[in-house]
Order: sequence, then C-alpha cells, then structure tokens
Amino acid sequence: MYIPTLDPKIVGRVIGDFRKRKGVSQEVLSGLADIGRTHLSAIERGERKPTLETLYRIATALDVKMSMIVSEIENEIDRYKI
Amino acid sequence: MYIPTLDPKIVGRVIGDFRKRKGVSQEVLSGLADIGRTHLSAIERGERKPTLETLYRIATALDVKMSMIVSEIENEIDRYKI
DNA sequence: AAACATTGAACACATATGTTGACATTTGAA
DNA sequence: TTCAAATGTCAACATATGTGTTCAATGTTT
Repeated sequence: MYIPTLDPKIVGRVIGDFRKRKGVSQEVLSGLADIGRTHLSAIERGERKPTLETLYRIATALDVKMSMIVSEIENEIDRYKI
Repeated sequence: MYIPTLDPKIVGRVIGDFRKRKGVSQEVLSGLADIGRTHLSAIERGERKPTLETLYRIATALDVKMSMIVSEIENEIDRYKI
C-alpha cells in the first residue's frame, strides 16, 4: 500500500488562510500559540511539517477546532487529485 | 493566553481504538502506514507525539479521514474538561 | 522620503520524532 | 497449561521539529 506524503505546502496555505481570515499577523498568532514566529513562517511556507501538538496550539489560538483546519486540508488534497 | 498541551495519552488511545475497531494489529497497521512498529506502539501509549504527516499515514492506512480521528480526539479532550 | 509593520530567510542550537533490531512481557486461543 | 501472536520496552542512531537571533525584502502609512 502506497501512501503519498501530506503536501506541507497545502498544510501551510490552509493555516495561513485561517490566520488571515482572523486578521492576525504571524507575530501575533505565534505569540498567542506560544510558538516561534520563524517557525510559524516556515510552516506556512511548507518548509516545516507541524506536529499535531503544534497544530492544536495554532487552532486553539485562532479559536477554531483542529478538525476544521484538518477538514480544509483534506478538501485541498482532494482538489489536487482531480 | 495559556494553551494546555495536547495530552498524548488521549491521542494514543483514540488511535488505538480506531485500529482495534478495524481489527488490525500494530504490526499490520505500521506496515500499511509505512511507519515503525515500535513507533506506533509508543504513540498509542502516549510516549511519542505524532506529526500531522504520521497521523495522515495512519488514518489513510485505516481508511478513515484524518478529521474523523481528530474530531474524536477533540471529543475526548472535552470529556476530560467536565 | 522616512518610519513602521510584516514576512522571508539563514544560522546555530536543543530537543523531539522516527528507525531498526533485539528481547521481555502480556494476552488469548487451542 | 502451553504455545503463538501481539504488544511493551530498551538501545543506538538518523533525521526533523522547534527555538532565538539577526538581517533583508517587502509593503503601507504618514
């Protein structure tokens, strides 16, 4: 069984979109989520793959459910398959 | 803003429950997901915190959506809050 | 233009995830 | 009880995540 990798660019773009929708900067979000600003930047650019813990902190800081972000990621994965 | 850590024991128990519901062993699942068997064992015991990528591989191998597992984790988090 | 806010990028560093192999322990079924 | 399958656990290792600092490259506001 072959499982393609979870494209980190999709993950990053979805997280960035959620952040912008809330109208907060990387600086502010990273502060709320208590993660490094450069780290958040790298995640949004798809250069770092977050742990579930980090995604949880980001989601909580954005006041959204982790599953909302994950569902959006799944939608984007499906869009690319077409 | 204080954000409590994502309890790895909850994550592990939910993953283990999904696996058992599918009736597959750690050995089989780790093979399908292409991750180490000892690693999967550690995750289920809450001694390792998976990346989103690893959760994706596990979910895909179990033929369930990542968001299903994540939603169940969120439900368990809420149950503990009460 | 100048000052400011935001993001990208490179660094060295600490810590964690994830790997393979080996062996002990538990569990369930015959 | 006995045997085999399943899981726990340890160790050594490679690789990645996540950190703080610093500076460049944007853009926007006055």
